[in-house]
Amino acid sequence: MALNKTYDPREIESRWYRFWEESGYFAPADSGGGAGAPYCIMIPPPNVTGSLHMGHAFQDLIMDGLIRYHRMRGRNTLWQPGTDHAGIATQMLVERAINAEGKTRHDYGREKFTGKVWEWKEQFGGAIAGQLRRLGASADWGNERFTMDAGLSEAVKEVFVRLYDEGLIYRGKRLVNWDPVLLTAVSDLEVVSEAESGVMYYVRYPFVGDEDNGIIIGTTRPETILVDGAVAVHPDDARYQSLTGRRVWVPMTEPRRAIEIIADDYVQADFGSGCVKVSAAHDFNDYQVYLRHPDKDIPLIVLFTPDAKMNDNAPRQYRGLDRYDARKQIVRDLRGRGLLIKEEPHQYKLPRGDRSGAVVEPMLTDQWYVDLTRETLADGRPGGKTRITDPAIAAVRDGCVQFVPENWSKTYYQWLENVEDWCISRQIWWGHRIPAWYDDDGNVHVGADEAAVREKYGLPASCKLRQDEDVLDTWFSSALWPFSTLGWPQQTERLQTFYPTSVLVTGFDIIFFWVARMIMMGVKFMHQVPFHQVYIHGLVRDAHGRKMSKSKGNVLDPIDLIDGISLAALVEKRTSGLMRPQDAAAIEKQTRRDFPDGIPGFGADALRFTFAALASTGRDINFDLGRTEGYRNFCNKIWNAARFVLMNTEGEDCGQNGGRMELSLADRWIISTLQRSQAEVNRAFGNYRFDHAAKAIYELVWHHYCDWYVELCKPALNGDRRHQNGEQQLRGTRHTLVRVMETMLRLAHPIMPFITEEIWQAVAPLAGRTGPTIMLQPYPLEQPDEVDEAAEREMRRVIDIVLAIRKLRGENRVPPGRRIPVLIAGPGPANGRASKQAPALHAEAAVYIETLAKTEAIQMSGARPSAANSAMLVAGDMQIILPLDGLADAQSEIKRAARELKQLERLIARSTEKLSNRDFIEKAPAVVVEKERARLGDLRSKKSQLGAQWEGGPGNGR
RNA sequence: GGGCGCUUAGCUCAGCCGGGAGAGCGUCGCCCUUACAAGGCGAAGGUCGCAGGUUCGAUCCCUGCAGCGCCCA
Repeated sequence: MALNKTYDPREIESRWYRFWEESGYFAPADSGGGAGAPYCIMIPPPNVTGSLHMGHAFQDLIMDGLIRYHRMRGRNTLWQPGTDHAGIATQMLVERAINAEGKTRHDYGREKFTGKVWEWKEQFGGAIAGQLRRLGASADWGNERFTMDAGLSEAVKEVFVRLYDEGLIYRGKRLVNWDPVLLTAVSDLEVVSEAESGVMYYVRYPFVGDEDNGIIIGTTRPETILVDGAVAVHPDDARYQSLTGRRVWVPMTEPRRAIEIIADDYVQADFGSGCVKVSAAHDFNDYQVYLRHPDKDIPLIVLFTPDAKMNDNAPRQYRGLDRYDARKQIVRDLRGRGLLIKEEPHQYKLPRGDRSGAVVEPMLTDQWYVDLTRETLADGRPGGKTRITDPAIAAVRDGCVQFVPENWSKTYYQWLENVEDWCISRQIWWGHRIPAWYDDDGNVHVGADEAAVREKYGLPASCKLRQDEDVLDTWFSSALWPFSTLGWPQQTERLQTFYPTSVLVTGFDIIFFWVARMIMMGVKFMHQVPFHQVYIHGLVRDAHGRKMSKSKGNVLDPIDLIDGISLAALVEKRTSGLMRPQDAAAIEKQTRRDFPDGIPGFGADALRFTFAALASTGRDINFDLGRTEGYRNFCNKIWNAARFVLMNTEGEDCGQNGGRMELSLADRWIISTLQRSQAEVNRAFGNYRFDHAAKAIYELVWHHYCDWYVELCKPALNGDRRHQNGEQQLRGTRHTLVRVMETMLRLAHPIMPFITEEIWQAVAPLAGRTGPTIMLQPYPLEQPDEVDEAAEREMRRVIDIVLAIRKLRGENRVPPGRRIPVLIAGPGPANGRASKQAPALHAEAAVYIETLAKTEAIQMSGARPSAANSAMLVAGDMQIILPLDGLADAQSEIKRAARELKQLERLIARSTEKLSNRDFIEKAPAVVVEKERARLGDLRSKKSQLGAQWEGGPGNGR
């Protein structure tokens, strides 16, 4: 089977992926019988609405690399795929489509609307799975799961009911983040605060009984003055100490209300006027003040409707106004009454819903919570802190879960140690409906379904029940993902086999949302952590470190990097559907500058290799397309090396059927080098250092195998007389050539699965390996007995000498094609010092040098010859002398030699100084001192050899 | 305000346990040498952010500062 002349990733990739999937190679051995130890990764389920972005691609390629690696290591491997129903995001998306028809979701009603969402999911929800396949993801597609499917829904209900029955889920009226556009509560984590500029208003509240005087407060939200319950100052603030306990009138209220000036530590004396208003129903800090002063009778008045308009608690003239219109109106009115003392520009953090972008409003509403903060419940049972939070902290503290890199555990602790109760109810339709039913008296009954509830609470059929309208936070079901996907609450074999999973691969941005909650739920319900390690990777940014975003117009689509995209299509993609269409021109200009020819298709393997090479220490990665191009070239290099191997081994005796073999120096060297690389790559996979793995593979293939080994094989393979050492050696070389290639393919397979499979199919039989696919072959491990230090040493000499000769050739402008004579002298006594008698240059080595440095037959000499007009270099214990007669202008050689001499003198001076330092001799480890001495010796002998040459060489007589 | 991280060649980044500064891309020079021009060979290019400290010795450890970034309040 021959390879095409050119490497065409597109054709290869689709062919092999289909073969793998249809052959069932991605599925684990469920029964576990006879298979290796289980290895399992749960995919962080992408939103069902999502399409693949660079972050997914990066994350998924790391997972696929790990999965393929461990599968080849013989583990019983499961990569569990699936998607998340993404409540708010998905509902918004489908709702937008409905809005476009001029309707709202209320026109359909709950049943029909969720039906529409399911339809949408069936039609479009599979997109991301298709894209993952393009990347080569070897997930168990036959068992794909969805957070809303029947099994996972059962798990959700089970968990809810059990937590409720243990008193760890409760319903309560609390201040929550309310999204006035989506009309639902959202959790703290779904709120993002960014600095925006606003105005600080200073308002005078007149004293009761002394209305010409008053206290001045600073506020950024003057509209909430209307529901103020107190004014607060810092207890140590000398300016106000005498005022605490006095009462002031709340401006603009009708009828007038008076409130008390109280003292509370939370007030910052040096901020604003040092005096703040307290509107406890609409500010989280104020609410805490309210809770801290139960004796003060601070009123808790709600001011807004769910869509953030002024309600009936506001004076008549403000009712029905939007909160911002109301603010303008009130500021005008305050100014009119002379109560607005001052306005100044002010930077403050404005909290917005991460989905809607609307400014969220703290609102007092009834919601469901998971208790994470109580030591004990009112009835004496252990509370959520004891049962859920503390065990999750302990799991990491005790090392049952390890973060990689380790310091992310700090982030984890910091959050969990300050965690609030988890608001799990959402006022939307798409999601797991809360399994709670109310009777006509408002009593709540919790159970898996209505029938279960009736039975559990002994409710007769005559008792009417109405299910809670809310659905659960999407992350509630995600938190169960590591065991719900495996069949829990059923005790399935899959669950037994694969829980706890091996490692979680995810971004730092969802440590709180997801990682912590999975650990909580895993420990609570499975009594075991959900995964042993958490590999946290960085964010994928653009080449210059900017976050990729639609509005910046710097987004890259991983599929475009695989397939390529024209400039026109890329511009179209980046400029359509912008939030701010006025950005289009700038984005187009920037795109045309960055990608004047569009993006060529690099193939999935090159993309995968790029991500591996950039995945260093969990820090963010700046995605540079130049790297991908370089790794596409690397694919091409492997491709062509394989073609070379096949040309020289197909139909030949490569020893796969036995027969005596003799290995050349080069053969022994490359085999030994291969062992080093194998050790390095395996170590790197163990440490999650994919960059090290990629680098080791790159260097082995390109710099060791292609640059040196293949070149060294050529003469023998081409029938060069000097290399004709009989059939045994030829067989040995062919065998090594093909065997090392075959091993390199297996070594690289987890990172670049497609090209390695394509080539392996052709190469493996020649290496005596059989099997339907490379992906189920054993992963190469280091064989210590194949390390050959003697061969490594000898080849090191060859390489040093060749490099030295090439350097001389290059600097003296000797044409690459021209064979030149070379003298190699030494080893001889090095200037006054007894030098180790190095073994004479191996005959094989001499031939290698002649081949790779394009020289005539090397003349060896024990003594240093005095060749006039020649260039000389020292490599190890050898002097390389190139007669330059008729080759080049000696002038350049004089300059070069002078430069080198100067450099040597600098190094010698530094080394001498170090060695004459008594402290160094006495305190540094003996090995280091010895090494330094040897180094100085080398430098000195090099210098003396060069110096001698200088006298008798090119400088002589000029 | 609290916490975390980063600063090494023009660009993107490695650098292990403290002991002679590395890679890829880019640049320059020479080559279409029968696997590969998506290639080969060679070269130039760095005060390791700044200032102290520890040490015989610091890119590496410690302290402070500056700049950049992220998370939490």
